[in-house]
Amino acid sequence: MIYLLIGMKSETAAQLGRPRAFDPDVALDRAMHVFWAKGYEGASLSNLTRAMRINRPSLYAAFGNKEQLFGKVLDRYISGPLAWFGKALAAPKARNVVEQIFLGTGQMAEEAGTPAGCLLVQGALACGNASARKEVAARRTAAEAALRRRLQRAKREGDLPKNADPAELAHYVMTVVRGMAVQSAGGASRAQLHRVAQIALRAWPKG
Amino acid sequence: MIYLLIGMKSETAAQLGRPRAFDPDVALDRAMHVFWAKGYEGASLSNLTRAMRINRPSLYAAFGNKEQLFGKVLDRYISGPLAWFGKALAAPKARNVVEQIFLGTGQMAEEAGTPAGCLLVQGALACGNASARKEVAARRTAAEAALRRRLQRAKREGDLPKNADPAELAHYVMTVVRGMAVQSAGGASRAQLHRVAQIALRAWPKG
DNA sequence: TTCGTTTTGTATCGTTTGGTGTAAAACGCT
DNA sequence: AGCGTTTTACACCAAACGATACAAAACGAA
Repeated sequence: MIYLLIGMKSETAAQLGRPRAFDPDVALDRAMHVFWAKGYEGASLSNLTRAMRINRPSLYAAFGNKEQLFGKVLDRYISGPLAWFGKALAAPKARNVVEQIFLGTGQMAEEAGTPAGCLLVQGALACGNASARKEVAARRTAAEAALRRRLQRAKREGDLPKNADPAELAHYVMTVVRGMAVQSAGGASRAQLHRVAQIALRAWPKG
Repeated sequence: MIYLLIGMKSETAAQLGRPRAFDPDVALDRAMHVFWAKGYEGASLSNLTRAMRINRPSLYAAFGNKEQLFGKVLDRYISGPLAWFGKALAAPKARNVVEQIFLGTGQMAEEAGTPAGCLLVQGALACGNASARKEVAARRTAAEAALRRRLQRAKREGDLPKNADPAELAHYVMTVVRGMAVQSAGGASRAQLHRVAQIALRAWPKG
């Protein structure tokens, strides 16, 4: 019961006790940058609290522990810096969907003030903490599943050739996207990623 | 002077003092698996020494420290599990080179007894230790440069269309390869990766 | 056997890790 | 003002981290 209330940003609920001196969403954004740049294990609690500008007990009271904080960060990452992905899925034609996904991936590389690469790739690809590893893997899987469903719909609508396999194409697109994330983390420029995307599109079935 | 002698497996050198009870190469292979599966920070010294079956002081005497051990592991990884890459570069035609690179990447996914994915991607993509991060990035860059040089040669030999850009193609191929490594770490099967490789090859310039 | 040298095993170093106990501070309510 | 409640700041915890000191053990040479 109490747990269900946590996180409800109810405007009407009367405030009880000393009010928070920080905005949880702002703190989450700051934590996101640390996890993004350093990975789950590379981000220490000292790193996190310093960046979030809160004390340890405040972090634990507001977000549970490091694992749970990471989970909330992943959610915020998907609904924030990765929100363009959902919009890309809404493009009219399958080819446009893929183009916008490649485009969005490339644009993330030039986003000022954010670490290069993708949190879902760098966060905990290889990690001693199995829970964190599974969390990012699950989110990567979910993204691919969403694209697959979109391409399956496209095929039903005659937007893809009959011999095209939506699942394989989705797997291919997400493979390129994740490769781009690795390249970006390694210092690849937006222009380089853009050229990669153009070449990758040549593999798209004609029709 | 003394430093130059370290690592020389001289058969003639007279042995001085108590002989090693372990094979450094075998120990490196065991350390490789730990770094490969858990990443640089996820691999603790206790994990490493347990897997290598040596004590801490033996590790430090033979390999310096954790960072230097990681560097030696990367070298051994490239000359071992990644040796197929160099052979692929020796294929007669540019298209064969790329085919073999994709094939090799896919085969690594089904290699029994080795972690899924690529050490150069999982080792320290995002990592609090900047040195480790740079080490893997440098090796990734070197691999891409080798492929680029091979494709440049191919173009000089008329093995690639005049409008093809070897650097862009190399960047594309390595992007797909690294994406495949991420997918593999996430549980993708050899068959799935093979289909991705087939689609990726459709982007290859005809000629 | 004794000496010089190197490795081995144990025990430990100081630091950092993720995580809390506690009391003062800051609010709404009466 | 005083009470109940929640957050804050400071201190601290046990455990794990990377890295060593030290003495016994195991060799070749003398």
